[in-house]
Amino acid sequence: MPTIRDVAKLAGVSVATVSRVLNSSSKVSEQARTAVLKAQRELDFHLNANARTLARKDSEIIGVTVSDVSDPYFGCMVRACENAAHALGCSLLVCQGLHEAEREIAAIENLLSHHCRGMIVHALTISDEKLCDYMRRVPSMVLINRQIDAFAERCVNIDNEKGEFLAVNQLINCGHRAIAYVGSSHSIADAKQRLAGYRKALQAHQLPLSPALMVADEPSLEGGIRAARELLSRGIYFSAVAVYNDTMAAGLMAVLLEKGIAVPQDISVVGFDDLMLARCLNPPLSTITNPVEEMGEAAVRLASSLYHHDHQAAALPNFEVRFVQRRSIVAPSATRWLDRQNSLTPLDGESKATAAFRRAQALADKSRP
Amino acid sequence: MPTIRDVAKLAGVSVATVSRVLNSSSKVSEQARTAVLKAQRELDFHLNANARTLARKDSEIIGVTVSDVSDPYFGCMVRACENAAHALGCSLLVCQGLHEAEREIAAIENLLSHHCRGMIVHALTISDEKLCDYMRRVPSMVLINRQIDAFAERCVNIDNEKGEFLAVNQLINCGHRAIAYVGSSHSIADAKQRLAGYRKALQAHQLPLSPALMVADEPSLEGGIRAARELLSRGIYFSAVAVYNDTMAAGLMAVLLEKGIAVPQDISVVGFDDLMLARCLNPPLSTITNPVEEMGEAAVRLASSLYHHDHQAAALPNFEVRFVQRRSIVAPSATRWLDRQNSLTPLDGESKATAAFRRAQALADKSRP
DNA sequence: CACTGCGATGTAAACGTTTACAATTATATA
DNA sequence: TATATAATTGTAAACGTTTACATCGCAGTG
Repeated sequence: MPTIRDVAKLAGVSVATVSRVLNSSSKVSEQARTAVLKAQRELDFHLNANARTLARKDSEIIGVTVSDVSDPYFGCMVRACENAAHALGCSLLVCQGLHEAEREIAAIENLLSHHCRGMIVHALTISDEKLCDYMRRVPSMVLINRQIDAFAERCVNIDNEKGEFLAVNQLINCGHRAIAYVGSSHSIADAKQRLAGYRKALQAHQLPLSPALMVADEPSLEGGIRAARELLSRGIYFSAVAVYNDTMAAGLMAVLLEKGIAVPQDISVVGFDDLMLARCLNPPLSTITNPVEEMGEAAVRLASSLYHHDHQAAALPNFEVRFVQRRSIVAPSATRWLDRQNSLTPLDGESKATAAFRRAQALADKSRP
Repeated sequence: MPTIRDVAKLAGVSVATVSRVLNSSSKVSEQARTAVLKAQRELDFHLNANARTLARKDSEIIGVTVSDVSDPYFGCMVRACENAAHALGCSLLVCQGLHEAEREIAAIENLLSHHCRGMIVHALTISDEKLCDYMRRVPSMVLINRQIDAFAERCVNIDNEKGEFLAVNQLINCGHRAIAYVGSSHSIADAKQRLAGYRKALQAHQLPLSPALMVADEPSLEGGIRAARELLSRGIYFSAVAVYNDTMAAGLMAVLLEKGIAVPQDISVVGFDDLMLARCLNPPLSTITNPVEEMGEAAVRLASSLYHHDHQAAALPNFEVRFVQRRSIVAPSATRWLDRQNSLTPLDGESKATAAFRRAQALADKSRP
């Protein structure tokens, strides 16, 4: 690998001049400039980013940790981060936590050792306390999808409670009374907040909160599938279900489809995040917009501002959540329920659990006003 | 930021000893070891990865360029790369090309300047020639989804032609004769190879190749939507469609759904890639497995081996493509076509294009053996 | 012509590690 | 006790940049 010295020698100038040309950091004679550029081309020379970092004390690297890049939610986030980093002349270092405590810590420590200009951290398993430690230590560290009051100005967040409230409220306004909730089994803020939103919406309409209608699992397609099976196996009537996120909702809908339960005619579904996936489902999924791209961008810009002690530019915007109406929600339909009474015995290949569910539906229908 | 010198001073040893402890590179007395570790904890010290890179001449960074991390296909790939990099003690630097020539070049140059241990490059717009230049220059650079014969042993690839052949062959074996193709408008190898697979399958069964049944667009959801509209607007009969990838297929299916054309009863659909998305669609999408995770992992391992001149370990495995049967394909059904004759006039809100399509369907049905 | 000021360039000291080599200390052996 | 050997530790020179400071040459001025 050629170094700046080789270029200097070939161009017949000093290393300082080469550095000046390559960084356009101060005026250089046209003559020297062309000589340097020529030598650079000839040697295929690229400044060594590591050496530069060492000398400049600025790594021009933004580090980001997410659970899993292949999760579409994080995919969008990372995309936005990379774009924002690029606009700042930075590169993006990506680490995955993969839902494991050990990996999450390793990811953060890794970013730490790279002395990143900014760190965007999404942590599922790390305690608030430990996270606070890191926040104190790294002034340009920004938390995403976490709320730690002591560092509120560095927490990029949406109002999850409001979002879920909007979703469930919409179901209620459509006429639903028995509304199940499929939550995330991770015990972090956004899971709790969305659950709180669900509760609050029920409460606001004096509807009872039934633990039998609530399940939780991993916030993945598989988690959604398991959760749906669990919920149906309980044989308790519900006409709608609010789901922690779109991915889980997709899993749930796949199970309903498989069991011959129609969405939205038999059960209305609402998700959260408004991923591309939501538009692809059949029927398209009503959901809550989660401005994840804006958040990723804002996080990167905030981190960079903090790094440069630019506390003016550093304020976070407000991130809007909004209900998006698609075709996965309709009013609960009495005629549908009645139709079903003809087929209360298990259909061919239908499991006991599903049969129980049908019976429950029919029962609930009879007891309706 | 504390340095290794601060730790050495606090622990009462030399910097070399600190380095030895922190790298477990050679034996150190238990006494010194604990003193160093204690000092490290006290100062919250982390070795500076940049300085280390400089001294060691190994960056422990794997660089990867993809078009767009939020594309589920690349999301899976990057996930696998990160995982493999982590297993090698490396970090992952991610750059996006975003389908722009300029950005793609910038991405590669960026990785170059970081002197990555390995580079995994997915390039859409860069010419073979230019890519060859880079390959010559960087011995541990690996191409993904590109085939350049001069560097075949560093091209991570599937047999796209075979994959698409399998897909179309399956449609034909189901009884389909009028099979449309929705391709990618990017002029790179895999697009061409998949198209070739489509052609080959038709040819193998002596079916005519009709340009009127072929469209191409961006390989995205939106591209799939546009392509579907274009195809339907032509008013030409087809009973099945093979699509460049699952994402486009999702867009196409959304359009069919919107127009009231049933999948698979009216039109069978087959995708490519076997993304999570394929399982979420309704009906679930038949597709071709694309072992993208294996490929990402293999690419990272190959790059790292090449970096260490370990040409033994460096051979690439064979990546299998396989047809995955799901419910988006059935035999073209005559009764269905006949049913439709009753509704040949445009339905309420139905566009002219769709009506033309229905008429074409009915016509094709009549002329059947 | 001497002097001032300025623009272009060069020199060399950082930046924070690793590691070859030298030096020191401890242990075993005669 | 002296010596050989092994184990541990320390010193200092890299690694490839940036940049403060010094130097040089030259145009403009008195």
